[in-house]
Amino acid sequence: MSSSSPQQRRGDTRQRIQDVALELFAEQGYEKTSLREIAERLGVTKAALYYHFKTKEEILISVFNDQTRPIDELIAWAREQPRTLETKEEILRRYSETLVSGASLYRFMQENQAAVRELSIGETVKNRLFAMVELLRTADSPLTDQVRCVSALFTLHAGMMFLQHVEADDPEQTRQAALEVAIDIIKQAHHAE
Amino acid sequence: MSSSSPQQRRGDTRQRIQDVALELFAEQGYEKTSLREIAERLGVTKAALYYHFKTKEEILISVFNDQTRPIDELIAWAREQPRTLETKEEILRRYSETLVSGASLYRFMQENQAAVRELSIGETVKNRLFAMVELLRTADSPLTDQVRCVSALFTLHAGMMFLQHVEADDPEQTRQAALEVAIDIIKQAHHAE
Amino acid sequence: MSSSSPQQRRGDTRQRIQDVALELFAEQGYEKTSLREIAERLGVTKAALYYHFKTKEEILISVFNDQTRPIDELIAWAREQPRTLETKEEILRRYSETLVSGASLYRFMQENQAAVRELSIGETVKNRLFAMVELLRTADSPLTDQVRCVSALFTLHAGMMFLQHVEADDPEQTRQAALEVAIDIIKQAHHAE
Amino acid sequence: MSSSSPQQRRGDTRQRIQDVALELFAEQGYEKTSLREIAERLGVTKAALYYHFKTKEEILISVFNDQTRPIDELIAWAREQPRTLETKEEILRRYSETLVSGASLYRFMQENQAAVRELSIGETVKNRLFAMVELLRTADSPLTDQVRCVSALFTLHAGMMFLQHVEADDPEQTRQAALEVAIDIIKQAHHAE
DNA sequence: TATGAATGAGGTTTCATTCAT
DNA sequence: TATGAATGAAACCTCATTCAT
Repeated sequence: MSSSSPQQRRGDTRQRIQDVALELFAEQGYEKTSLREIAERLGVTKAALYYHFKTKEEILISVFNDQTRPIDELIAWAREQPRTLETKEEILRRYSETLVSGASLYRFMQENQAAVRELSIGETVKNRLFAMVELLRTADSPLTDQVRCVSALFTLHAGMMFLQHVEADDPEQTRQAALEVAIDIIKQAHHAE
Repeated sequence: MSSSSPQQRRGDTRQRIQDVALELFAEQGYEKTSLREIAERLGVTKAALYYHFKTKEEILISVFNDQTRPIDELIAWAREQPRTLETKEEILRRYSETLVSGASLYRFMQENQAAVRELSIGETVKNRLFAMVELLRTADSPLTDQVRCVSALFTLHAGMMFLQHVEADDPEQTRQAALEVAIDIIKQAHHAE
Repeated sequence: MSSSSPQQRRGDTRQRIQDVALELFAEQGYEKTSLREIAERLGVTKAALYYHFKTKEEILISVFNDQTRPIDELIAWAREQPRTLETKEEILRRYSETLVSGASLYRFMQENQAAVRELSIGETVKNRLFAMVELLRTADSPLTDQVRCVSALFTLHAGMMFLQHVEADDPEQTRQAALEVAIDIIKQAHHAE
Repeated sequence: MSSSSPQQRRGDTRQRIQDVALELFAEQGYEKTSLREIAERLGVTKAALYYHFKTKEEILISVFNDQTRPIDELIAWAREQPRTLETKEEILRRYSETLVSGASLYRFMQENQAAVRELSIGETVKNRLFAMVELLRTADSPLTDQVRCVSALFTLHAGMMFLQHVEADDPEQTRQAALEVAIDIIKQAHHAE
């Protein structure tokens, strides 16, 4: 009743560009998606995109910044917690939830690492990954335990991908299973100390 | 010792194209790598590439087919073994070795999933992944155990990526650690039965 | 009087592309004419052509559609007339006039049948020719009379070609002569009934 | 039993190139047919074509020269005959037969006038057409009669094209009908004198 | 009598971007 | 807040042709 009439859409064009762009980026990849396509699917001109964003890259950057804020907040929060096992479990739990709410973007980043790496956000992505690892691992722990931390994170991501391709059953159930396994893995790392 | 003079190079151009192409694909991504670049780095004309390969995609396909043969052999072998825990461990061990020998290609596929998905090899990649999962998981096992199988595989891949980005220490050591963790994870899945 | 200064040309680029394209297509053939040539003769970039038309073929299609409308109208008109000799004569008369006003295009189609056949307009061209024949011939008439109908049409076309190559005298006079002969031929077909 | 084994084919490669080339030229047009296609259909290399012919154009020229000799002979013969109506009828008769035996080539020339015009044979083709017209028309005859001569020739050609597209009935029957009509037309021109 | 390998020129098409309106 | 028109660069690919073997 309120969202799709042309008049009501006034002012939310910027948002709609972001939505459609992410949709296409995730569907076809960043390089394969042209501004023409985005504009066409929106029913506007390419030039209109340039009114709202300075470059193609900036569209992605803006989506990225909007949608990854929760991760930054998670990292900030985690840095103030004690490094207990409970904290680590909570980190994984929150991260898992975040992955769901920004599923398209994370799927996009997973599948377009090469493209993202060349972009200005590449560095940020890498830093954030390292920050996450840093929060999960215990300094001076053996190499296998460090691997376990990364493994736990990747397990959550892997859960999402199974969700994409298998698409059987309840996605939420898959996520819970992945979370359970990830916590299990990190427990191993913690016990070892 | 004698390989780079123009005369000596006769006859191995096809191979050299494959090498340089993979190098660049892995470095910059598939879409971002142009045939001009490949040709220039080789010191030949674009047209020369087209003498040896019908399309850009075919270059990738040929590299892919050459380098993933070990995986096919591994799968074939595994299908004839009993589904014991020992077999599964051996699968992971061999898979881990394969990942090392074809490191560039696997890194490429990891980072260019979006591009690969659209290509004709996309289907093959997906099938192979499912085949691997099928060999590791036990039918009718609980969802968490199925996730563990995928997790074990991704752990090996994650090991490689750490190898890329951290690039500290001995890569071989990192691989061993990842393998150890992966085997550990799969053991959990097996015990549960 | 005022038409060729760059400022004044605004807005008629599409038309100018069509004009120049037809000019070159007729001069050199469809395949031999490159978009570079068209663009150069117009003083714009190749990309500008693609702003106005999706493909090279579409340029031809648009010219074709614009210039053959009279033929469609002629066919539509003829279908509502009684099949008398007078009607047939009138058809030839009008067709002859049409050939003159769209001379470049018809010359082009005559000389580039092979190219046109492969294009999407090929079918349309064929259908139109058959429709014309259908309007001129009498059902169940002997084979020779059917040939005469085609012959009459081709005579008009032949008139145009003589006009091109001989280009002596008054073209209009040649056209009149061709028309006279064509009508004569069709009369033979009609008398025979 | 004798023609297709690789051994027997020795020595007739040149001829086979001509055959396949004409086949493809007629099918797809001169410009659209590449030497690669010709070579592939023959099962030889492009370079092999260059052993037998200096250029692509020369392949066409050689086919043209071989197959249009009858026309030259016809013209030579006709020039020594008296300019009676009987002679003209005989010319048309012989021309009609020639069109059949060289059908592919004449179809090709009809459909590729634009391409042929740019080639070195273009001039020859035009000269031969004018020579034919010269033999049929009577000097100082009225314009309509001159048109009739061209019309008669085009009628024979038109007969061939109907043969292509309608492809119903007996082609030979169509040819006879076209010949009959053509003779009829030329008779008109003659009577008028 | 052919082939394998390569080239240089050029083809059509697409892209991100700009700017006057 | 957008559009219409255009550009420059570059993409993938094909072609006729050459030449050493």
